[in-house]
Amino acid sequence: MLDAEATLARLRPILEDPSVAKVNQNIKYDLVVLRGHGLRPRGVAGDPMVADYLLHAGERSHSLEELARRYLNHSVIPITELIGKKSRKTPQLSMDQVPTTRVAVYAGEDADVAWRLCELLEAQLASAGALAPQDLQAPEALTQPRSPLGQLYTDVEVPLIEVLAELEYNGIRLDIPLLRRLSAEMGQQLAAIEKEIYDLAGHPFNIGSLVQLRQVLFEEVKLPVQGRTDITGAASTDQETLEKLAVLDHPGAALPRKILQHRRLAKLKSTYVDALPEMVNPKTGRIHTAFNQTVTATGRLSSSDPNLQNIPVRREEGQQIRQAFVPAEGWLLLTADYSQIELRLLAHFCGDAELRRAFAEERDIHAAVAAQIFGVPEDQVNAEQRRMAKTVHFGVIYGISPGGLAQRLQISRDEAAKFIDSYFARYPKVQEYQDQLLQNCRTTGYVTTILGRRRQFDRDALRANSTYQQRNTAEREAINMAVQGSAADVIKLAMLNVYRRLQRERRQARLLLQIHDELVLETPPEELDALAELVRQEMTTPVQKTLGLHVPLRIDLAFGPNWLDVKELSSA
DNA sequence: CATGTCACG
DNA sequence: ACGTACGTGACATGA
Repeated sequence: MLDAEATLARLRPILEDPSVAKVNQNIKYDLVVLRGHGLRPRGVAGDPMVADYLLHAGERSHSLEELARRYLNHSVIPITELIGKKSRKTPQLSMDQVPTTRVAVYAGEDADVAWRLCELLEAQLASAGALAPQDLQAPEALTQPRSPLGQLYTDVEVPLIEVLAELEYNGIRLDIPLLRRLSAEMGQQLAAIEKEIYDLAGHPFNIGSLVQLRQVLFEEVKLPVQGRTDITGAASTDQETLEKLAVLDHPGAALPRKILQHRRLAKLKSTYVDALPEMVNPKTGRIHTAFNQTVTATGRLSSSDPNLQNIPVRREEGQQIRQAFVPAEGWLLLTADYSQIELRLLAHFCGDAELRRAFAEERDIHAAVAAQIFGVPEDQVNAEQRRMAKTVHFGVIYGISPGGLAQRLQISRDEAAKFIDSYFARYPKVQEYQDQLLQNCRTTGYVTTILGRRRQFDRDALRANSTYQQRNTAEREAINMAVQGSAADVIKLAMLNVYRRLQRERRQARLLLQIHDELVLETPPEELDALAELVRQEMTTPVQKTLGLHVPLRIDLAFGPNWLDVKELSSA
């Protein structure tokens, strides 16, 4: 085995020299590992995994094995050949347990394949899409990819790798004693609810077993089946179903209510309260998620191991979990989230004057739209009307259907259809924009975001020769891609801006999390005001300018001693 | 490993 | 006549 210290000492001058360009498959991983050994590599110049993601997001795997097979017609040495397969008998080895001579062969191939793939895929990015004439004349066009996708790669995704590595390395601190107390408390509550459920059912059973639960609810207690599951067609027992059962005039209607409570609590306990403390890194005392850059079809990031993008917030029971996310000792958390980012992008894209004005004047957009579609003055919109307008908006962003809206609003299909009609009648530009987008997609086969990110569609699925359902699904995906993907572009630019300013100003503050339209940072209290101003600035004006947005961007800033108890700082 | 469910934006 | 909104990841169960 190589001596770690001597090896790192030899590599350091190369790795930390920004003029020596580095590429590798999933290079973010290398950055995080090396950072853990006190190295901060510079000069990250490419990653074939990221390049292939921009070319084929959501279509296929971007693993080295797949890329090598597909583009180089080469089978790479399987990692299992060195470290073995996962089995009960022989545990998988770690790389340092493998003889250096064998590792060298594997590593050499790994580096060679990654390098060749990077050249190949970057060339594809550079030639993807039409090149504007001025780009062809630019001298750097010969060496630098200047197509929209090439620019997205060079200017956004590649620089972002370092930022994501930083977030992963930083991690976030967790209040473990709080979670332990919560776990005990929830355990007791669960035991109590369990007992009530067994009494109501007449016997004990495994509440987490869907088979047993169906047996109890629909065969023993004889509650009416409300719906069936997608794949196997078994009687559904999901939240919506249980809520319907709970309000029935039936002797067994008390049971679903209790099941619902039990489910909710059991979910929180197993997924968060008990799981998170186990994932705290003993060396750092913090929890280090992975921010995946090449997973989603739309350009969003995802978070895993653990997922920190789905920490509870909506219900009261879940909020205590947020409280356990805390800053470094003596520091504060700062959160910054975009207000209505997807709707603002919709307004930008469709160019509707009314929508754009509502945002420009910082009006309550849901109330403004409710006023329009219900034909009442904006200050006389009631809570119900506003709620409906909000739901319609979600529908517009997701690709609305009368059936879907009807279900969400608990109204009839016809009524839902009328709402949609009156929305599009008031905002004809939205409909024109969506129709145009679909027409483009049918012609080109893809939808692009504001930064030129693409999602490919099956052209046949969007045409008449597909089933009704295939077509509708594809149309909704296409419509949603433009806004969801562009919102992902926006926050990626914002992350780069914030990260660079933090470095330039040598701030102690650290970026910790990204949750699609929100950034979470930690800072010493004395830097809070300066940080808030920095973040507000970097997330709004320059991003708006870069993208040429016709609507203003707005963020809400808040700070506090944990992720739940944050109080509003200012907004702009 | 598939299924159903549910946490988030 | 359409089982009915977009995008994720993790858990428990039961093969």
